[in-house]
This record gives sequence, structure tokens and C-alpha cells, in this order.
Amino acid sequence: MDADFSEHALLFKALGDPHRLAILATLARAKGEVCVCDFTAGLPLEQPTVSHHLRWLRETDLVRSTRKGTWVYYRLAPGVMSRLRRAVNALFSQKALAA
Amino acid sequence: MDADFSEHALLFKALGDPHRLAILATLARAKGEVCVCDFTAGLPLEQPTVSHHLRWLRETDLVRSTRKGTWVYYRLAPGVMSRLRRAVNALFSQKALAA
DNA sequence: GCGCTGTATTGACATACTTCAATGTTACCG
DNA sequence: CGGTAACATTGAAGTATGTCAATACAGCGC
Repeated sequence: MDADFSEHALLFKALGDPHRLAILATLARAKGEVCVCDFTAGLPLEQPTVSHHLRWLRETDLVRSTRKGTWVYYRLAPGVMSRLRRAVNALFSQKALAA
Repeated sequence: MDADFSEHALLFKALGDPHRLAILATLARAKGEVCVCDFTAGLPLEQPTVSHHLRWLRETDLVRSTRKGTWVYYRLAPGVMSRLRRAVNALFSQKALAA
């Protein structure tokens, strides 16, 4: 049962904060790019905290960012949805016992 | 964007540990009940730590337990899989902006 | 009842996470 | 350049999490 779930755990951990979920949901709904300023405006958090969460999401490759002049725009990383689905499926369909 | 994702976040947080994922995967694979002793045997953790993780999963209603004499058996809670799928879908298909 | 086995809970400790204020960095505009 | 605006990073504080040793609890067998 010692199959290595560290990768999946990191992914789920990234989803384990309501504000990060709100960011992801906003990006999904926007179907495009969203400015950081929109997040800082829409969340009850200071700008550095928002930046911190965005970094989490970037480092899990759940989002990508692009600088356009002074502004930075975020969007969902490609394949995020299927990546999540696969993670969930892995839980319930694969071998769970040690090698 | 202030839709409340606290519930979903708690769910994902419960999945945010590799050992808890291993427990869930084992339960899924077992298609039935698994004794706590199997977890303590299969995981590189002391018994109290295993018990701690099982409590997490119980309190998120991801698993259910039954006592049979001295032993306690765990199984997946009904509908766990669809519950997870719904949580993922909620992220990508619902409104994310404030009420 | 006594002792033993299997689980759960408590207490303690180290690490990680969330958050903010302060400070850096990057890019635009006179 | 100098100043300002948008983000990022750093530092610090409080809380949560993961882990184990010690202890408590529950049910069995004698």
C-alpha cells in the first residue's frame, strides 16, 4: 500500500485553501486571462497574500502567468481539468499496495 | 469571486496527505472492509498516527468504520467518488464571483 | 475480575501554512 | 532620470498539521 501518492497529495494540497479555489474558479469562469489586480480586488486578502497563493498555484503548474507591461495576467494551465480528474481516478482505480 | 469554497477546500485538504491517499486507495482497491491493523502494518507510521489520519477521513466523511469485537474495520463512505468528481466539477463549471 | 490485544485519545514537539507589513523589482510616463 | 503603479519577495507572528510516546479505552478469553 506504499504506492507513492506524494505527487497527488501535493496537487490536492494546492486545492486545500478556499482562496486558491476561488482563484481557480474565477480563472475557469473567465475563460481567459485575469489580472492580478482583479484577484486583490475580489478577495479579502492583502496583495502580498494573493501573490503568495498565486505562487502556490504556479509552482503546482495549475496556472500560468504572462506579463503585459505593468500588469500580470493569469490563466489556467492547459489540461488542468483532466489532470485533476486523473488524480481522482488514480485514487479509486489503481493498485494501492506496495511494489 | 467570493463564492464560498470552504467546504470544498476541507475536502481537498483531507486528500492533501500521501498517507491518507494511500489509505483511501487501499480501501477502494479492497472493495470492502479493511482492518486498522492492515493500515498500521502497511504504512511507515506508528499506530497513533494512523489512527489520527483515519479520524481525519472519518470527520470528512470519506470513510466509515465498524467495530467487530476487538477489531475496527474501515470502508469508503458511500458516494465518495462522485462527491470528489462533483467537487472538481464545481471548480470549473460554476460561478466564481461574489453574490 | 484480570490480563491481553487492538484502537483511540492526549500531550508534546517540529515543521508547514496563512497572513500581513515592509521592502524590492519591473515597467510605464513625464 | 525621477516618480508612480503593479506585483513579487522577505520577515515575522499566529495557527494548523504530522508525528510519536505515553496513556486510556473496549472487548475478548481465562
